[in-house]
Amino acid sequence: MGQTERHKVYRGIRAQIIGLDLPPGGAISENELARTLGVSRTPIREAVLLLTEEGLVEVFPKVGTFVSRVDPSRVAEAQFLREAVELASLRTLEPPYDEKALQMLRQNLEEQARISEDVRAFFALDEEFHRGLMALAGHDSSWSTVAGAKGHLDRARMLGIQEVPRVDTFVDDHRAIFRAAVDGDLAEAERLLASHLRVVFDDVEEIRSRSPELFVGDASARPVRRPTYVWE
Amino acid sequence: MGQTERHKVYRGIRAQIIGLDLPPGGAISENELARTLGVSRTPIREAVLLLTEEGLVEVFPKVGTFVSRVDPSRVAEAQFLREAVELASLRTLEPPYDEKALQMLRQNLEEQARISEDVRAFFALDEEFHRGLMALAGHDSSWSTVAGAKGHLDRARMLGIQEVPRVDTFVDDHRAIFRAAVDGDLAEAERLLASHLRVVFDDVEEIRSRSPELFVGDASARPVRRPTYVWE
DNA sequence: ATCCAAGAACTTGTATTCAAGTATGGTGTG
DNA sequence: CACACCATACTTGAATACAAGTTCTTGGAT
Repeated sequence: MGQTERHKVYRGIRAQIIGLDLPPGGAISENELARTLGVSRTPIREAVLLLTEEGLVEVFPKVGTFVSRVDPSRVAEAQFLREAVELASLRTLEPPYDEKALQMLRQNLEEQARISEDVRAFFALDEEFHRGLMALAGHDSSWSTVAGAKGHLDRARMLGIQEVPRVDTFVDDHRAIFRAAVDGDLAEAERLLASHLRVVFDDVEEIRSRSPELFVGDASARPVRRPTYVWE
Repeated sequence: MGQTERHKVYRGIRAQIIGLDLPPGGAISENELARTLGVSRTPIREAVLLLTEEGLVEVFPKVGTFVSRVDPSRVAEAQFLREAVELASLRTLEPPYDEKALQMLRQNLEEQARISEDVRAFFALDEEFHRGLMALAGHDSSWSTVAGAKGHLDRARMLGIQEVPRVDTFVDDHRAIFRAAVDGDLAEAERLLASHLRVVFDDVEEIRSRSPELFVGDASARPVRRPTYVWE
């Protein structure tokens, strides 16, 4: 498709940051990225600008650009935000539901069960499930806004799920939420979704104690200027 | 302060779009902006990129950049979003409140009453009031996210408030909400805030019927390539 | 007068160059 | 050996140059 260079670069870098391939605190060189990707600095800079706006990178003029460390307060805010929006969306649900959206959710749930051992793939499905749930209420554009604001939360989740694989629990949660929603029991669905969303958040502090160098407020100074990171 | 050119340009253009000085549907020329502002295209482009992400401008490669028309569905989504987040924030309120935040809100309310005839100034105060309310609950970073997603809603409000000056009503609403919150009657505060937020939204359809050319879905084609717009 | 065609004048996307400041590494000196 | 200092290689921000495509305009023919 006729994607612009900027967009491709943006998607690529963002995926690497969320997926922790680019470690929090690590340096990013616009020049090196440009060389590696075979494009000029212009689209790189524009992509970095967007990531800055999302809070995923920090730019220090004349010094360097760094992947932002995971900020617990940002994680908490993203948690508050997604909870507020997803629960509010759930409350606006009313049948009849769009059949295409339902079908998408059913298929998503099946795939979740099937590939529950591949954490990375599960994450993508999880993301799509929650988007689908909001789409069911016609609010998937609000999901986009939330999704763009929860990068720090996503990284915390990625850390958590790698250490304590709760994938099976998540799949069960998703199934229960979906069932309650289609059954029209919105109060139950809301209760289930709320507790589901809290599980991740409760793990963050524990993770932080295990890997303090990935979080802000750590005592160690700025990291190596040019960390080894792999493209593609 | 050592603001970057990009940031100044961004603020300037955004204010003009929200304030309707740059009319919805109107064209923007990067080159002309660069000439007018005395900077190169680079910071202009970066500012435009951010505005694109907010949905306030649309870029058609090799054709032109246009201020996006007001999109009723975006207005509705922003309404849903702000309502979900602001009400959820209100529910998390619990004393004791931060004295500085309280002081800010009190002073803001005084100023609102004082300059209620200047619509533009009132808008800024209104914005700060809602931010302050969320700051009272420690959620003002979530407000930033919402604020960045509600440009279309803001323009609709700007249209509405110009035609039907409800400023006095708004000031009364704000005062009542604040009082209920500090009195600890959160249920009442939530009820008041919910109905307050709905007032604007209910006006949108009426405004649309009066000025269809400012909204998407209007029959008229693309507007003049170079509309007269004033900078500063 | 009307219509068509060709070129001029725009548009944005990307690449390149210039500017200004910071961190580093090596060297000389005490 | 320790420390100060300077050249150098990097960093991002902004300006400029080039590429490719669209739209408007103008001149000419019918």
